[in-house]
Amino acid sequence: MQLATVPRLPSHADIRSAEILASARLAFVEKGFDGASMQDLARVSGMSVGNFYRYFPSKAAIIQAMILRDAAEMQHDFAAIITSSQPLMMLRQVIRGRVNDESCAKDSDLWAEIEAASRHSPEIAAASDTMQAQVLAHFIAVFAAETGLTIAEANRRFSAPAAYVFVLIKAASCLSCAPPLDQAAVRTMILRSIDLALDEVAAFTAPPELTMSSDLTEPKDPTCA
Amino acid sequence: MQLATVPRLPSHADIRSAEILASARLAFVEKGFDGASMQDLARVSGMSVGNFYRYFPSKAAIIQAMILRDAAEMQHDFAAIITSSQPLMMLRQVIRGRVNDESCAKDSDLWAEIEAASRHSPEIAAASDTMQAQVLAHFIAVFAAETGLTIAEANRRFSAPAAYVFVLIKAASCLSCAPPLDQAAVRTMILRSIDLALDEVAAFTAPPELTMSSDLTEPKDPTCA
DNA sequence: CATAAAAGAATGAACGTTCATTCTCAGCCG
DNA sequence: CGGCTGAGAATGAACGTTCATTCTTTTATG
Repeated sequence: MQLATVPRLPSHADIRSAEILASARLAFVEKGFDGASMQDLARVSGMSVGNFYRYFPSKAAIIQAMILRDAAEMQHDFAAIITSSQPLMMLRQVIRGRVNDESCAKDSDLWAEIEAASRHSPEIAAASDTMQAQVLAHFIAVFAAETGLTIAEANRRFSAPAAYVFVLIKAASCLSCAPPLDQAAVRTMILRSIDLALDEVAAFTAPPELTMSSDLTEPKDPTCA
Repeated sequence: MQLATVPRLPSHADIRSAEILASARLAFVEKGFDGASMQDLARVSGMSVGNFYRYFPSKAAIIQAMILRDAAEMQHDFAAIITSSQPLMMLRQVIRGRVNDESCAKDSDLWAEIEAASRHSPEIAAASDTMQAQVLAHFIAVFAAETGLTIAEANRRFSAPAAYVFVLIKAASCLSCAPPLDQAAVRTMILRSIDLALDEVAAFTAPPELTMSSDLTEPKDPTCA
C-alpha cells in the first residue's frame, strides 16, 4: 500500500489524519453518520472545528477515507494470507477470528451505517463497492492458489461461493443487535456454512475423480472450541 | 396494533394514518430516515406540515408505527402459514418468494435503514426487536407443528436454526446494493442453506433413531430451478 | 545567539441553511 | 356560534461550513 512510485514516509499531517479517522470512528459508532456532528467529530479528535477542516474537507470525505483505510488494512491482511503456505486454511482461520465477536463488534455498527448510507450517497456506495470488490478478488486469488486454476478461471468458477461467503460474513457481523437471538449458536451455524462452501471450493483441487468429498461434512476446526 | 378487547372498525384518522405510513415509506426509502425531513414527509403525504403533526407526534413515531405495521402484516402472513395443511412446506414457499427480489427490493433499503437506526435509537430498536421476536416465535410454531413437539420444547431445540434462517433471509434481502455480485447465484446458495436448516428441523419428526440424516445433503427444491 | 519574518497550526465566533416543532388563523359542519 | 380539520408561516435550535484571527514553530538574517 505504501507506495508504487514514491516511497514517501508518513508526514505529520498523515499521522494526524489517521488519528482523526480513529476517533471519528468512535463517534460514528456511537451516534451514526448523521447523528455525529462536525463539532462532535472535532471534539473527540481534540481539536477545534475550524482546524478539523484542514484535514478533511467535508463529512462525506471522512467517511469515505475511513472506508478506504479499512480496505487498505484488509489488503494487508490478505497479503499475509495469500503468501502463506496454506492460503485457504489461513483464510478459514481469519474468517473464524473475524466472525467471533471480539473484533467485529466494533465494526458491526459501522457496517450497518455504511450499508444504509450507501443507498443514498453515491460516494459512500462507491467506496463500499470498492472494498467489496477487493475482498472478492482476494477470495478468488486464494481459491485459485488452492486449486491451481488461473485467476480468470477461478473467477469464473468460484465467484458465486466467494460472494456467498462474503455475504455470510457480513450477516454474522451484523448479529450483535438482536438480544433474543442465541448469537453463539447462529455464529456456529454460519461458520459451518462458510466451511462447507470453502470445502466445495477445495474439493476442486485435484482432477474430479480424485476429490475426496468424504470429509465434506467434517469441518476441520481446531480453533473453534 | 388495533387492539385485543374492542373490535373497533378503522376510523377516518386510521385510514389517513395508514396512507401516511405508505407514502412516508417511499420517502424514507429514497432519502433515508435522517435524510427525509418532516417537510418531505408532509409533502409526499399531500398535506401541510402542521396538519401532519396531528397524525404522528414525531418522526420517530412514524418509523416506529411503520415497523409495527409491518409486523402486524407479517402476523397475518404467518396465520395463513400455520393454519395450512403443511406449514413447513408453505413456510419454505413464502421464504422463497420473499428472498426472490421482486417483493423485497422495496424493503431492502428500509431494512438497512432500520438496522442502522436501531443502534442509536432505543425506540426503533425496540420495535425492530419486537418484530424479530414475533418472526422467531412463528418459526418455532411452525417447527412445533411439523415435528409434533410442544412450543416450549420446539423453542428449546430449534431456536438456533430459527434464528439462523432469519439471519439468512435478512442477508439475502440486503443483497441488492452490490453490483459486482452475482446476486442470483448467491440467492440460490442462501436458499439452499435455508432449505438444509429446515430439513434438519423436519428430520426431527420421527423418534431420534429413525431420523434419516442421509438426505441432509440433498436439498429437495423442485421450485428452485 | 538574538531576532525578525514567514509559515503552519489552531481557534471559536459567525454565516446561511435546514430542521423538527409550534403557533396562528382560516374554513367548514352541526 | 363552537369545535373540528387543515394550512402554512414562525420559531429557535442545530447543522455543515467558512472566516478572521491568534498562537506556535520554523527559517532566515544580523
